[in-house]
Amino acid sequence: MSNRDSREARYHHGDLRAALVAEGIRLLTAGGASDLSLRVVAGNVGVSATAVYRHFPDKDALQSAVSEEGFRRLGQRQAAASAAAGQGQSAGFLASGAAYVRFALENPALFRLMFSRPTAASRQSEAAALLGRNAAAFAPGGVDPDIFALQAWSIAHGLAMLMLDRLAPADEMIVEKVLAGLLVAQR
Amino acid sequence: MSNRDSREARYHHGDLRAALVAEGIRLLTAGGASDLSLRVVAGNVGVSATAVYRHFPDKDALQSAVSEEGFRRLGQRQAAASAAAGQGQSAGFLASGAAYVRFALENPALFRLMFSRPTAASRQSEAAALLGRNAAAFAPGGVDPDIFALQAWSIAHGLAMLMLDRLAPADEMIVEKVLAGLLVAQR
DNA sequence: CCCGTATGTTGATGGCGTTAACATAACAAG
DNA sequence: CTTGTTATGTTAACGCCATCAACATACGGG
Repeated sequence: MSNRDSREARYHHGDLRAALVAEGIRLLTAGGASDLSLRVVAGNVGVSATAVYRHFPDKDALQSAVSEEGFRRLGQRQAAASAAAGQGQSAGFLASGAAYVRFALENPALFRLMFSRPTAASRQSEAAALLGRNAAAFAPGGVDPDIFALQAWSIAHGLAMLMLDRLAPADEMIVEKVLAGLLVAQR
Repeated sequence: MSNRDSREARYHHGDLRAALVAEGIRLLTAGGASDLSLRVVAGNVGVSATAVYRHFPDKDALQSAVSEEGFRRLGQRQAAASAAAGQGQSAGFLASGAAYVRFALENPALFRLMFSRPTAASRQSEAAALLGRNAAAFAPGGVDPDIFALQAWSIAHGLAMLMLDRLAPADEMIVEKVLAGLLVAQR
C-alpha cells in the first residue's frame, strides 16, 4: 500500500545520501570540479540545498564520499583489466597500471578530486592488496617489495597526473612504454 | 625628489602585480589553497579587491602567475641540488629528483596549485632541459630517452603526490630508494 | 601646463557554503 | 488507532566570494 514505488514528489526521498553521491559523480564526470556545488547537486536530485546537511556535515564530507566511490570504481577497473590480461603474470600487472592511467584520463575531475585532499583516505582496498601481491611477485632481486610497490604506484600515478595536465601526450602507446620500464630491470 | 621611496599611502602602488604574486605565494606557503582569495591577497597588499583586475583578467590568471613563479622556484631548487651533487653524474640526477619531491613536501599547497589546472603551462624551463640531458645520459640501453625522461618525471611526481596525500610516508630515505630504482636497470 | 591613459576606488550583483528555525513524515509505544 | 519522538525535509538569512560598472586620481608625453 505504500507509495514507496511511486517516485512522485515524496517529502522523504528514500535514499538521498546515495542519490547525492551519484549526482556528484555524474557532475564531475560531465564537467569540472567547480561544477560540484551543494546547491546544484541538491537541486538536480530534486531537494533543497540544505537537505544535504542531514546526510553530510559539510561539503567536504560529500566530496569525501564521492571520492570513496571513485576509489571503488577505480579498483574495479584495475581488477578487471588485471584479470583479463592474466592475473599473477607480468602482463596482468602492467594492465592494472594501464587501467589506472586510463581511468584518470577518462575521469579527470573525479580523479583529481580523489587525490586533491590531504584527507585522502588510505585505501585498504582490494586494489592495494593486488598491488602488494604483484610487487612481491615481480620485484627485482634485492629490491624491497614495499619499495617496488611504491615505485609502481608512483610511476602510474605520476604519469596519469602529467597526462591530465597535458605535460605529457595522453597516448596509450606511451603509457605502455613508460610502465614497462618498471619490469625491465628484471629481464 | 620623488617620494617613490617612502612606502606611505601612495595611490599608485609601484609594482602591484609582483606584490600580488608574492603575497599569493606567501599565503599558499602559510596555509591551504582555500586561503588564496582575491580579497585577502589584495587586502594584505594594502589595496582594494578590485585593483587586482587592473593586472589580471580574473582569479585564474593570478593563480597562473603564482603557479609560474612556483615553477621557477622549483627549477632553481632542482638545479642547485643537481649542481651540489655533481652535474652530469647519476648522483646529480637523483638529487634533482629528490629536490623535486622535497619541494612538493615543503610547499604542499603551492605544488598542488601548480599541477591542479589543465591549463598548466608546459615548462620550457631549464628544469626540462636538465631532465632531457640527464635522460639522454642515463637511459638504459635500448630505451628511448624521451620515454626514460617521462619515467623519471612520473616517478618523482607520483611519489611527491602520494606523499602529499599521505598515501606514502614522507620519509627522505624512502624517496631515495624509490628514485634509485630508475637507475637499477643500468647497473 | 595639460590632457589621456593607466591604475586605483566604491558600490552593487549573484552565487556560494552554512546556520537557525520551522514543518512534515515515519515509526514505536500505549 | 492514537500519540509523541525522531529522522528528514523546508525556507530565510548571513557572510564571504569573484566579478562588473562607474567614478577618482595620478603619471607622463605633447
